[in-house]
Formats: sequence, C-alpha cells, structure tokens
Amino acid sequence: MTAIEKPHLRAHGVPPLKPRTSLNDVARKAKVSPMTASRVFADPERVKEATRLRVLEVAGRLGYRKDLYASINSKKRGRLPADRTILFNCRFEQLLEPSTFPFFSLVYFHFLRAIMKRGWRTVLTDVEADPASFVNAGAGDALVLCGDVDGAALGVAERQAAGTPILALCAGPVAPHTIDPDDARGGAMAAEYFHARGHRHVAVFFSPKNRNHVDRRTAFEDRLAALDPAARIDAVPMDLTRDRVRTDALAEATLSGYFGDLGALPDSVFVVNSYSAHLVWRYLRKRGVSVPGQIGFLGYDNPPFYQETEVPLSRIWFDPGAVGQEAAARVAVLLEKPASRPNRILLPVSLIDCASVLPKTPGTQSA
Amino acid sequence: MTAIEKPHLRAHGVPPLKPRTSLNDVARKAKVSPMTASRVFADPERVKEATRLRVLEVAGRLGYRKDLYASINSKKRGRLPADRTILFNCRFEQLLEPSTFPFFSLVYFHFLRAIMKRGWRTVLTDVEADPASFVNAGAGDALVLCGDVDGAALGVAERQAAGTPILALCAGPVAPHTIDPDDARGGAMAAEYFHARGHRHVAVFFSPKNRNHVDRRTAFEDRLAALDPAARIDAVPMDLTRDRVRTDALAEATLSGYFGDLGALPDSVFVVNSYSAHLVWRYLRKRGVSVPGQIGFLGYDNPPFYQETEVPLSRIWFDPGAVGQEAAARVAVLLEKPASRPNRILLPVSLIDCASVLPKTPGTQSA
DNA sequence: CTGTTAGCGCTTTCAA
DNA sequence: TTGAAAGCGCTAACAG
Repeated sequence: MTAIEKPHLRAHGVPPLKPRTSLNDVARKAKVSPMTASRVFADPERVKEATRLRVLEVAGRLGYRKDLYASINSKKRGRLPADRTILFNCRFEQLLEPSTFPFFSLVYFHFLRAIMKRGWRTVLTDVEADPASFVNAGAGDALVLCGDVDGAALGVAERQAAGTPILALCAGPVAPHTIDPDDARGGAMAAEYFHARGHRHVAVFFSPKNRNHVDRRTAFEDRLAALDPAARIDAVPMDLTRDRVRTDALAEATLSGYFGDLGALPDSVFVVNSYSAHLVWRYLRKRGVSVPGQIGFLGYDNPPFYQETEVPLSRIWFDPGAVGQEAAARVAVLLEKPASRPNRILLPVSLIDCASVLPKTPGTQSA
Repeated sequence: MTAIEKPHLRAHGVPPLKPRTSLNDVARKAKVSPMTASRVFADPERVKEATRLRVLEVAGRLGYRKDLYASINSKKRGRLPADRTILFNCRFEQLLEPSTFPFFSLVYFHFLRAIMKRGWRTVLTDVEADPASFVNAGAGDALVLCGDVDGAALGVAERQAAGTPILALCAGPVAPHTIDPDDARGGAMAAEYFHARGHRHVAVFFSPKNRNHVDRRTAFEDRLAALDPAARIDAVPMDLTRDRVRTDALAEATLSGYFGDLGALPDSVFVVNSYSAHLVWRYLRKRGVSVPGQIGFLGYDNPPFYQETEVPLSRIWFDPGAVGQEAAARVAVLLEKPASRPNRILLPVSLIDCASVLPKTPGTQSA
C-alpha cells in the first residue's frame, strides 16, 4: 500500500496516489461474488438486506469507492458513448481578474449550462498558463477556445485536440469554426450614432493588438468617412497589457498625451472596449470634464459601471450569454458532424442609448 | 451504426449516440495488430513511419478517437489512481447573474486553478436546477457545495456523494466540513467602526434567510450593545429573493417604509451584503441624501462599485480567492484522509476604510 | 437472490 | 519494429 511513482504523471505535476480498494477486495472480504458486490452499489434493491449490509460494512471499512472509469468502460457492452467531455479553454486571468465585469465567466457559464442540458460535461483549461494540466485533462470530444489565445498555446491545443472539432469564441479567426461579435456592424453603428448627432470630431480609443478592437475601429472610420468625408477622427491606440497596473499606467500616459491641457476637446470619444472605457471615463471625471456636457461618450460592452455614472453612458454591446449559448449549439452540430465545413458566426450587436452624446446644433459644431 | 437507446441515459435527458470506431477497427483495416495501432497514438516514435502513416490515414478516414475511459482504465495495471474528478456544485443563477460582482465565479475559478495544479479536474454542477445532470455527472472524489443550497437538493447531493468527502463553502454548517467567512468578527468590526466615530444610531440591513447575513447582524448588535448600551439599532430585514426584479421591488418598498419622508435619518447604515448595499446606496442617491454628509455608510463584500461612487464606500470584506484556495487545500487533505473529523474554517475578514462614516463631534450626536 | 462467464477498449509486459 | 497474451475494475447477460 505504498505510494506509487508514475513517471508520466510526475512529469505533469500529478502527485502519486495510494492504490485503491477494488470491488474484488470488498467481495472477497465480504465472502460474496464480485457481481453481488457490484449490485450493492448499482442496484441495491436486488440484494438481500443482510448481504447488502455486510458488503457495505466491509466497503466502508476498506474505504472502497467505485472506479468511474472502469464502470463506464465496462458499460460499453451496450455501446455507451465513451466520454462526453468538452474542453473549454480560456486564460485564467481573464476569468480571475474581470477588470470591469466578468465577460468571459458569463460566456463560460452560459456555455456550460447549455451544453450540460445536452448531456455533456465540461473541463476548463488554460493551455497557456499550464500546458501540462491541459494535456493532463485528457482527450475531449471538442475543444472550445475562448478569448485571446497565444500562438504557441494555440499550437499545443490544436495538436492535442487533433481530430476533434475546434471552436473559437471571441478570438478572431484562429480556428476553422468561430463565433465573434459583429464588430464591423458595431463600428458602423457608432459612426451613425455620432453622425446623427452632428458630432464631427471623434477620438477612437482602441487596443491595436486585439483583432476585435481593430475591426471595430476600422469599420467606424470607414463608415464615418462615408457619411461625412470632412469628419475628423483621432485614432488613439491604447494598449491593453496582461498586467493591470501597467495597463493603467500606460493609459494614463496615453490619455495625458492625447488630451494635453484639455484645451481643444473632440466632440466625443468612442472607446471600443469596456476596460479602456472605464479608464477614459475616470480620467475625464478626475479632471472635471463633464460628460456629456463638454464631451460625448460612447463605450463598448455592457458592464454595470456604464449605468452607475451620474449620467449613464451609451454603449454598443453584445450578449455574453448569447455567445455561450450559440457556442453550445454550434458544438452540438460539430459533434454530430465533425467534418462540417468552416463557418464563422457573427453575433448581432446593439446600441444602448443613454444620451451621453448630445445633439449639436449646427451653429456650435466644431470645425 | 444506428443510434442506440439506453433507457437509463434517456431518463437523464442524454441523447443516444452512434457507436464509435474502436482501435481494433482501425487496426484491422490497417492490417496491423491493435498494439501497433495503440502505439501510433501513445508513442508514435516507436512505429515505423510507413506503418504509422497508414494507421493514421485509416484512423482519420474512420473518424477514430481514443476512448479516454478505456485508456485510463487499462493504465491501472500500474495502479493509476482512478478518477481525479471533483464535483463543484453551485447554483447557476449565482454564477450567471452576478448582481453586483461575480463573487462565486471567483471562488470557483480560484478553486479550479488551485486544484488543477494538484492534478485534479473539476466538474461544475447545479443539483438544484438540474438534479438529473448532477447525477449524470458521475461520481467524483469529493463534492464541494458552494453558496446557498436548498434542503432537498442537499439531500440528493449527499446521497449521490455517499462515501465521499463533502465540503461546504459560504453555505453555513450544512456539511461536516465547511469554510465560511468570519461573520461574527465582521459584525463586531462594524460595531467598533461606528462606535469609534461616535455613531449611536445605526440601521442594519440584512437578509433574514441568509445565515451569514444573520450572523453578521447578530454579532454587530451584540458588540455595539456591549460598547454603547444606549446605542440605537434599527434592524431592517431586506429580502433577497431569487428573482432580481422582485428583489428590487421589495427593496424599494422596504426602504421607503424605513426611511419614510427622510425626516429623521439614522447616523449611519450598515448593509451586510453587496447587492443590498448597492440598492440602499442607489435609493439614497436618488433622493439626494448625501453620503457621508448626511448619513454614514458601511457595506460588505468588495464589488467595484464601492470604489466608483463620488466618495468611495467603506466596507468589510473577505477574499473570494482565499475561499477558493483554502477550499482546494482542504479538499486535498480530505482526499488524503477521507475520514478527517469535521472541521469549520473561518476566513478572516478585513475593513477597508474610505471615510464614508464621518466622526461625530460630541455636540452633534443624535439622541 | 446470487453466481458464472465473457467482455468493454485499451495498454503493459514480454517475446519474436 | 511488431505482435501475442494477459489484465485493468467493473458490469450485462444469462443461469441457477
């Protein structure tokens, strides 16, 4: 009964375990056949009470517990499907440090609930943080990649999941099957929103490394230029690093650089992601710039803080719940027909208008 | 290759699946022994390239994928531990509708990360919402109950997890092993905080159905009475239902009832949970009652909104990350020694002072 | 009510 | 580099 060394587990950081008591051990000690012992746990009614109690007593004393893997495996006589596990990969940081609101958590939990209803279990992993445990998680029937993925990590994941359908969520087109918000539409809607209110000078804050953000910005610029060729757009890159403190410091510098002494403000700002929006809003508030009095504000995503400001902030958003549910539906399809051809689903976005961008009268329009 | 009906799965809402291609099928078609085919996937280097490619080709064509359960089961020759799965149960609602901040999500993700490092996987369930899928999730090596649990659901869970260690998190003493915040200390700290600032008339808002909240309130009253026997405490029950809209409506009524025409305000309010705190704060703000000018405010937990108000709000909190990590450590112990005796761990709480309770000069103290 | 037999799909071991 | 034999722990099917 000593601990066992299994090199291939050691390598993955799995500690050695003591051997378990098996059903045979129990049966032997209880002087019954393994089958009877098995019945005690699978179908107690069919075992005479005296026998059952004896078996249970022995089992308890020996610390017996059914081995799920063996159990499921044996049931495959009747062709029980084997695994029914889906690997859901997301950077833990994105789950653990929901900077302004728990977007990816919500995607995950909605996915989880929907897929469980279909009879599947989920194992959450983070290839990037811990490739070993990702590998250790074993095979899955499908792999969902949620949010940003590092290139190297993507490689590991794809190799591990070879032969398995892979679905990318809010990650851009890194896999054959993807679900993304309709970023182009989001950007265009923003342009229309400002234009309808006569705003002709808008600062766009975006993170150049995030594909979704770039798409939003690009579509925004294209649409605004089409609507109002003379409109002025200041595209301000605002890096989102993986270190929050650093991100905040960078933002501070960027914002000071852009706004300068706050002399000539743009008509409005359009911030294409919620964390940056929060930073921009704080920056302006701290310096006494009134929103929407002095400057219009349009954010992205839908964290609670947009609603808690003195004047609630308009924003464009898409529902994380919809992402999760759509993902579950899509995974179900891929599970049925693993060879489905590549497909990119765009989720509709919508605008919540809180009048944080005031209409300008023609006379007061900026040059 | 037709779909199969398995009554015991049907009952749990699991759809029938098609039989899978097995390693033997592949081996036969590729004209190699099952062993060689096995090596192609377990240890490719050891198979001659030509053979390997042939096997892979056939496997691809037949849509073969390794059966995890069989694989793990067979490895037990060397006495590999069996399952390594922990059931983590939490009401989906609590995960999906983080009213003001994602407390339980954070507990879960922290637990997950810590327990994965130890080589365990996690399956998330909600007995209450879906007992069937809970049962269907299979056996686990331990069960963690997180947050409120309904009595009946608790029964199902306990029966299902018979023989397995059960750990309750922030749920009160519903299981032999528990981890809870030190609510008594939290309440006492609140009392000391108000007393040190000369506040002698405090309204406590709490949810009578939540054990943690009641503990906080009780400890608060006891301690304040001990410090200042003449202090006046208004205990205001504020129900947290599972329907958010209803909760908000009830809160509105309760608050109107308590504050009336806002004539005689208490010195301070102490709200023992974050969602209620949010509601109380909004109520006061909407009616132009200034915090902390006209009324002091002490909240509980640590959602971001406490920091976003004009004057940040003081609060007592404990770290959800600590709950998750402590839980992982405790589960690890229970896994080693399943027969450990019952144990209740109290997590330290601390106070973040944002001066949202102003010191009263003796002359201005209320009666 | 209980036992016997056979077998789940894969892998270890050992021999060729 | 490959294969044959044996076995993982449990359970379906069928007998008694």
